[in-house]
Amino acid sequence: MIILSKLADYGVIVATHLALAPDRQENAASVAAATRLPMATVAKLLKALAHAGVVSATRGAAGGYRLARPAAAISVAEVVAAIDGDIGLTQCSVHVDECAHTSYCPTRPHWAAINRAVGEALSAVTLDEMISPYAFLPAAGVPQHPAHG
Amino acid sequence: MIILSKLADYGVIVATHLALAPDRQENAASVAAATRLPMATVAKLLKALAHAGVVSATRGAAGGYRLARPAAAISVAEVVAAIDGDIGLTQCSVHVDECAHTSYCPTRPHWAAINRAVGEALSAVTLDEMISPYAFLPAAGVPQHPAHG
DNA sequence: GTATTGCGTACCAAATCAGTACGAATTGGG
DNA sequence: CCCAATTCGTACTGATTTGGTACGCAATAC
Repeated sequence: MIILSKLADYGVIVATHLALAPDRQENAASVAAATRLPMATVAKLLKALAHAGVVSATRGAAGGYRLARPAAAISVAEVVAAIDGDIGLTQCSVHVDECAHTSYCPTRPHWAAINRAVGEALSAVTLDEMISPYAFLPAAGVPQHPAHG
Repeated sequence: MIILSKLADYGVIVATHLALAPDRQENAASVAAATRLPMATVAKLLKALAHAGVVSATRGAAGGYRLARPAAAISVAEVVAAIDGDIGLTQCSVHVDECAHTSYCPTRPHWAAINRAVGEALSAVTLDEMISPYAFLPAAGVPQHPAHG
């Protein structure tokens, strides 16, 4: 079970790359080259990030992208939400109305709590921390055996 | 962004239903009727759950399924993993080898930590708690406005 | 022995996702 | 004022995944 889509994963990589040099204007081609990702895909990602206000874009010749805010003020959850949409565990978490089972399903309220915990795990990490070597501990310890996540 | 697949969601519903009467043998058709889910899909889910050891199956006439363990000893994470496979945020979290970007990607170690936090959020809730009205609080407060999960 | 039920695999359709392409809008320089 | 560079926005396509179904095999009760 993969929680994040590839695009969301790429999006974090792109955003993290921009966080390395927050003041420099960088166009999509440059980011694509640096991250080894397809140019067209990076352009698409940056557009989505710009739409969400995570990065700011400058048009025209010599234009490019940069972070809209300091890296420490942008969470991973924000980047993911910019690309994949709202974070939610189940269909019902995002669109309550569309669930026809609500009346006889006793689990709904509990999903909301789990959902929140997951969201907080993602919100607890900022881009600033993603570029640092080993500096944060959201809820658990530092990973010691990466083989078994 | 929907974290859980529909099947995983259904799986939890099915498992929760069985948790309501742990001692009663119940066949797939009965579970499907009670949960309002397609019969064939429920059969598939129960099979997967049985394979993972979450429920135990009795074959033959008058056969059926029941929980393999007390509801309090089965976590939501287990049920989800039985259906969707290992829990992991990114491709790299599950299959480290397949990621060709590892060398120049500084974010990998951090994913493992976020990944673990998410896994713990799901592991912290048992089926026992899913059928109770409002008894647990994993990390945040009781949901008061379900519209915004 | 037969009917019932789960087991396992394979299969199909639909939805979603990843990636691409093209035209419109905007800015800087000649 | 015109042209080149670059982002913006939409639409499109191919591939992958997911949701759901069907069918034959194995096991158990009567």
